[in-house]
Amino acid sequence: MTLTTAEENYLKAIYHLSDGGTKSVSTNDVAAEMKTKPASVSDMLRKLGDKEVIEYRKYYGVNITEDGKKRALQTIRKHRLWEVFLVDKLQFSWDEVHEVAEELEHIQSPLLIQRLDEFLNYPKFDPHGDPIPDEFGDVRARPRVALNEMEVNQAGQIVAVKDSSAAFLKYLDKVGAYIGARIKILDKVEFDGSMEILVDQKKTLFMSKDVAANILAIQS
Amino acid sequence: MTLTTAEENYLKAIYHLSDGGTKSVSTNDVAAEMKTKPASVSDMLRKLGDKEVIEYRKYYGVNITEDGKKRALQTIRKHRLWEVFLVDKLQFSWDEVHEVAEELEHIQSPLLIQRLDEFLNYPKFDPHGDPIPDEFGDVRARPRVALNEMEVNQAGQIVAVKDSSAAFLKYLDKVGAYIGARIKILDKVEFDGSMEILVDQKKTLFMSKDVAANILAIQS
DNA sequence: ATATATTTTTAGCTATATCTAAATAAATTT
DNA sequence: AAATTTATTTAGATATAGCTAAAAATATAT
Repeated sequence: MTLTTAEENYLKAIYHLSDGGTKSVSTNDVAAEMKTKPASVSDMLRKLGDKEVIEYRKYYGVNITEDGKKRALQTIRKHRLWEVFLVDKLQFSWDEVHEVAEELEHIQSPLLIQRLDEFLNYPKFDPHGDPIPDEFGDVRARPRVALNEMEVNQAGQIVAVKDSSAAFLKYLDKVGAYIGARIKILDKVEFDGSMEILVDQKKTLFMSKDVAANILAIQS
Repeated sequence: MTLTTAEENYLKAIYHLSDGGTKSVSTNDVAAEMKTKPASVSDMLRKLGDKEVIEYRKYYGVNITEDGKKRALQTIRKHRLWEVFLVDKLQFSWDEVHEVAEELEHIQSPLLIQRLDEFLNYPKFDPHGDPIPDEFGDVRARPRVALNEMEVNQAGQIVAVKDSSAAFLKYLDKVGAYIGARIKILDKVEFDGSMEILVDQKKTLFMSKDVAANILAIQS
């Protein structure tokens, strides 16, 4: 059973909202995510339920099925591969890729995606640092590294901190190094291990080795 | 006024059937080309008429307008650029590209097409030898060359013959070198100017310089 | 436990794009 | 010129995907 473009988009939204299928999602939440009305969502949930990509119990929200999860991951795979293409090959910047990838992800051609993957040299992460599922829907566990272990020119995304004291979090917030921030190592001072880091492609930040050692990132 | 995917496809069909807008096209012809029913075509022609991309007089077929011509050429431009991408970068063969390009051509992003054009190094012809209109809809006049003037490894498409005697055409037909055939020069014998030519990616053909000099092709 | 508020669904409508069957216009035969 | 054939359009369906307004179910507050 094939899904329409609209169905694929709903399924992807449900996958994200359910944290990869680990919790159920309400009609209202889907409506907010899809920027549409709850009435439209009810209709669509019935359709997705019929196609067995979600489990739908009226008034009790939805859970994504195993089949639905696989399909959502395939769409996510396509989206992220196209993002890599746009950034690496067509010189798009991070903030320009999403909309276009949102259209490209619905092109139906397994051969196209296989060849694109090959052409891009089997990337494991998209330009935002998000992992690209393989053709079976498997996602590579994100290898987390402390910032001080990253090399100059390495890019990545901040995903966690080791020291979660209020003082440290406050400091991070102040300098703009929040969880989820895209970073790139600009320079490393050999003498004391301090670093110069580009945050979100705009702000440059200096931090000591001690601070860097307490910030965990995934590499792109 | 933007066109839907279906409207774009109809407009492209009308452009082709009208030989680039030089003659009017009947409802039945459009139906045959689009593999749909005349009743559906009537409906669509009314819509395209409202959007002023065609001139529609009931029962008398349609003529494409200047605006319609420009839009059709933009779609054709996108289609052919994607075909070049698929063949040159993703190792698709000629016969695999059409369907996928048919989907890709509807992606809405002027920046994408501009960057793709640049990435492909501004190609002037698609893998079938058809010219790629520029961003203003201008099509480069096809430079026709006699086969004997082509270099080894040059690919192209047979578009005309100099000698159009029945005998010559009969010979061409017999060996499979019809108008429209995709060819590639495999070898050239310096001694007598005779050539070895690959036709439609499968058949190998030997021809004398005299024969080659009477066949005109466009180069890819 | 009843009333109120929130969430969700249903009913009925719109628009796109298709279809079949019937009606009508144009072209062709006789 | 009338009859027939062909081409085209209209009328009335269907399916998808959205909407608003009203109804119904669930959750929360008094």
